[in-house]
Amino acid sequence: MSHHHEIVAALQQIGYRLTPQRMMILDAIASSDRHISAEEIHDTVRVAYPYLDISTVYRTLDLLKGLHLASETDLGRGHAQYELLSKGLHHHLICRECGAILDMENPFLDPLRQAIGKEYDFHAEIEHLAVFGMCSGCKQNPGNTRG
Amino acid sequence: MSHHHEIVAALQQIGYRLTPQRMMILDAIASSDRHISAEEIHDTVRVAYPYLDISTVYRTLDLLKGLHLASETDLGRGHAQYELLSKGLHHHLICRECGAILDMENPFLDPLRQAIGKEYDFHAEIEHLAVFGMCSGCKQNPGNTRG
DNA sequence: TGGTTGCTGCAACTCACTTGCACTTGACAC
DNA sequence: GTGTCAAGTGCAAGTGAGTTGCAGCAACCA
Repeated sequence: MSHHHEIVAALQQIGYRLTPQRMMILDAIASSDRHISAEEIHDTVRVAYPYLDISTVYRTLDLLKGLHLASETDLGRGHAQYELLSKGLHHHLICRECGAILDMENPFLDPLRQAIGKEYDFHAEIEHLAVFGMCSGCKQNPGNTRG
Repeated sequence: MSHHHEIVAALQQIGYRLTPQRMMILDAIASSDRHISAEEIHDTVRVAYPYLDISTVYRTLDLLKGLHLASETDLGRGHAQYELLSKGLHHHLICRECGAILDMENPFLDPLRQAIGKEYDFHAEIEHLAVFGMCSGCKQNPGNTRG
């Protein structure tokens, strides 16, 4: 909680305005323990403030992305998911079978980054990787599909 | 060339029909030396056969995906790109600066696959990975943006 | 307290992709 | 060859995430 007040301060310092809408959107992202979609942010905030437009959500998300304060990932559900980067850079292992999402720590990808740099002379910016596959539970007893 | 006639034969064996549309779509994908979008396939085939509908393209692509004969990747251009898997499994390094796309060989990811298996007990199915970043040329003289 | 400019809500739009439906046609039987 | 019929196609309308033009509003500064 209140992790995002630093973000709010940061925003203000760079000359962006601090509107109630933006604070509510930040609250919504911060309070979701994992990823959250634009639509979910919209729904969440509208409980308290029904006038919030979805376009404001997208515009705020663009702003946060541009400032590298939030990340956008396609977790294969037809829409992007967002989360605050203050939670620490990490990546995801997504089970195709049961939909479970495991966190993969960022340094875990360092060997790959280095190898790509060495072999292809390419600076890999892997900010938010989603790797699909099968989790340990589903490897043992497949078939408990969820969606 | 005519790599894809095997695919055509395979399709037929599993009981799918061999329509001119499907052959033209396969030709279009096969003749593109790299990735191709649904819209590009549509345009290409329509030169010879103007009645082809975009929905037929998508339906054929779904079929090929389902049979693991073609792969779909989001290369960050707002639409999916396709290619035949007969060309050999590989991955992509995409330069954010100039848009260049480098191929990364599949075995290159084996250490990561193994590490994920060991650390997270997760079977990673990395079929077609797109890694964004900056190529060697743009690292040296940035600014030659393309789109 | 007033000005200006960034931000918002609204509504209409875009664009990739999907779907319902009637018509067509490839594949197979005879 | 001819008939049969489900798979496949074209068309047109729809879906849904995300975008945009614009008029009015309000956060911040002086």
